[in-house]
Amino acid sequence: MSVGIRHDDLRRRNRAMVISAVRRAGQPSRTEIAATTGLSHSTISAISADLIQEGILTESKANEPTALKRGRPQIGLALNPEAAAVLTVVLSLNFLSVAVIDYAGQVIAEEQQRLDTLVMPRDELIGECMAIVRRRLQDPDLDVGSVARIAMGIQGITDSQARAMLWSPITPLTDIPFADMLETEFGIPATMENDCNMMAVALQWRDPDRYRDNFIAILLSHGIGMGLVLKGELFTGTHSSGGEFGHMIHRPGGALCRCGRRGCVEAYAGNYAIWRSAKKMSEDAEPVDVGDADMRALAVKARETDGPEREAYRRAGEALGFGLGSLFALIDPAPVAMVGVSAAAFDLIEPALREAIAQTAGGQHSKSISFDTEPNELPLIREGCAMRALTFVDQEIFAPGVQARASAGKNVA
Amino acid sequence: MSVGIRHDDLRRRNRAMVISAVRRAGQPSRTEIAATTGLSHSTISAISADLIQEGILTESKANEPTALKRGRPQIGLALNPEAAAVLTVVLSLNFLSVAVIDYAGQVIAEEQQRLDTLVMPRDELIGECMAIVRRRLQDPDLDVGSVARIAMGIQGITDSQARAMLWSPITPLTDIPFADMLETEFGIPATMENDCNMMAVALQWRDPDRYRDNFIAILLSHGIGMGLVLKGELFTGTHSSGGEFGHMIHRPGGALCRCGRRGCVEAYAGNYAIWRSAKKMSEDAEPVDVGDADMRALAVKARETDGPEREAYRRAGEALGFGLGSLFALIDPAPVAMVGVSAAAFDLIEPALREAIAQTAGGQHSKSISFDTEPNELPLIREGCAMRALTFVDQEIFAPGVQARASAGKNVA
DNA sequence: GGCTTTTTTTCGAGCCTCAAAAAAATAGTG
DNA sequence: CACTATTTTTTTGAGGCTCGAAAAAAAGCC
Repeated sequence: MSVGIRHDDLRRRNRAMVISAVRRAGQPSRTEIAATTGLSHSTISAISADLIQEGILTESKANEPTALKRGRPQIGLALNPEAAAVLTVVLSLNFLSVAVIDYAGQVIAEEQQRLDTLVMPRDELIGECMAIVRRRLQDPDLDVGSVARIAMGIQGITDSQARAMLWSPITPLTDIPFADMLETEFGIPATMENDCNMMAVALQWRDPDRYRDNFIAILLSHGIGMGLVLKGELFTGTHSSGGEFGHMIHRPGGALCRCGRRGCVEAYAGNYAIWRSAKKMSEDAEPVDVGDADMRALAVKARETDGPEREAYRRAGEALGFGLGSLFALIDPAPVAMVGVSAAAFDLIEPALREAIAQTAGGQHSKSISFDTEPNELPLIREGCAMRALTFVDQEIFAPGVQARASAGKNVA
Repeated sequence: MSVGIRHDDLRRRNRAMVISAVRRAGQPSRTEIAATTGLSHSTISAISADLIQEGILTESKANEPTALKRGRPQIGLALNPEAAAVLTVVLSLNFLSVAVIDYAGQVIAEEQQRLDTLVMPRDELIGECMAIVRRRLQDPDLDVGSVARIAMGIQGITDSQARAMLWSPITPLTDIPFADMLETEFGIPATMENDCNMMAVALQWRDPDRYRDNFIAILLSHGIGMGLVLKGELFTGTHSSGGEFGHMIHRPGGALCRCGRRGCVEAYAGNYAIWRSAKKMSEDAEPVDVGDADMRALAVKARETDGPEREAYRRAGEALGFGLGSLFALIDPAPVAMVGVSAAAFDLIEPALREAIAQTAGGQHSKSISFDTEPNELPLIREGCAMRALTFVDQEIFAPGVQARASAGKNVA
């Protein structure tokens, strides 16, 4: 079962601890690191000396004259941006974007591209993805050797090993092992991540106080997705990437869902469902893509007049509230972040949503549940991919992977 | 956030590892322990020498002539039964039971008692619990000082700190801080555990291969409860003990539930709900207690004729399947153990249950979901409490708690 | 310039784990 | 019964890691 702690693991773990402390805190001094990690000053001193010597950390000379205090001034430690780089690929509906990020987390290059994901044949879709990555990697300003990891994010279901896209709403294609493809093509370790999970990862980094142990990120867009963090860790199932929140059954035999079943939450709360309902179309009407601009216009109209548009949002709220209620019945209430176009219309959704939650077992706490909204999911997804890739690198640089440590130490004389 | 590993933690953790390996394996040799923990033989040798010297482990002289092999025969290591003892208290409907268990996990004394939990006033209920514990602790055969922990299990909701019973179906009383009461009364560390969680813990010990990382224990009794294990650890929420599976809303505005709301899963699948439905009573009828014998008779009748009894079980299956489907939509399918009287009637429940699951998002895998049944919940709950208490002791004996180590070492000359 | 304060580094001690060798305990073999 | 082969357990020495205390470094203060 769980394995004992070997003696050499100790240093490895404490190195990880120091790197992670620096990544979180920005420019902590050695003393601060000692305080947060609970390790002694001498240990921190020794480890950080190693890390600096290996080119992973740098002493930030930017000795900004902080509150002039007595005593020897603290020397901030920072991640060396040149220690490594990671590449993120985000594939979403009709849109492909790539970014190169340095070890300190700064975007150093990016490229975006429109493409018709819904109709592209398999080879072409894969080809475009590979091509855009290749262009970024061939950038003369970039030291290709420093790119240590690729994280690709996609809307849809990925396998639990983070290797392949199993199914996605943005394409009829299924089972594309993007991670393996990227690895064989570029020789760089890669993973295939679910978009909602990456949103959750990004939230954890953006606001660690609020999003710490248990929280939920819900994507309100064309489809409804969820990223679930339990006990501070992303919860991914044993089979696939994560919770099919959008496909919980709200009304058995109800409205037609994009997935082919009936009555799913998404069939009431997805963009197409709200649109369908607002336009008084049949619940059996085939789901269609609705642009973000159209959705925003719909929300405006719903706020203006109490017509079918407002009713559509109300029903969406009801469905979402139902799903959240079930979730809270199983797992305790936790902060919820609503992300995506419809999050901008959360004012229209919230009343019915809270009402629905209040009727469920978790409902006792329904008043105390707090919602954040973030209308733009793409930056979050990219941020999550970047952080995921960077933390992987953090763990490879100090890990037994000798080659990783060697390449990181390239700055050493 | 997470704290660094101090140097002395290493030994502590590896000691824990060894103790846990022995508890799991029964009578492993040092070589086996080395293999399962991944630590070197010398380390295991050193640690086990310590543990033996402190009276925590013993070399089992019962050198049962295993497969006669060449070479120096292995010496089995076992937990020293006298190293400590724990006490379990299980309070269920009209029934109170206490057991004293030695460090090796054997029951060395027990006592059971009927009492009218539903009508007892607060003082009396608490008094009876304290009295039965006191009687056991005053047993002249027992070295009171060796009792290192009390674990109390109860049907109902406990707080997430495992200190108090917040609400229980077995009594109208609420908010009884049993753990604190036991601690102040007897000076022994105590916890207040939820019955379904303890069932899950027990299953994990009974069949670790089957119930390892993710699984679900569902109590089908008067009420419906759930114990959820995720990533090998009991999942307990931030507020209360765990999932209110039984109170997920199956049919909004539907049958009257014991909790006062309508349409809960329990209002279709609890004993009283099945009874109500089988007897063609109104769905608004006040929930009543149904004895186990009556429930068994009901199941017999349902098997004999296709009447309202069979339909009642079918509807119970539907409600349970609905709840499980939602659960599987959020969290991947996992083995399910059905525990309690109605688990003995699972043959009547299963078809409708599977059908309901198949209609949900997690339903793809519905065929592969496996169910175990265990009609008797009490032994499981007691076993879970015992294991929980014992693992606490495991962690206190080696932990910095110097006094714990000292008292465990009482056998030393 | 000397003193105080705070941070960082250095150094020796104490543990812990590991690998290798030694010791122990038994089965097979003639 | 003596001897060898085999396997488990213990011992031993080496190497590393962390810690606490002391020293060194780097500022502000007077």
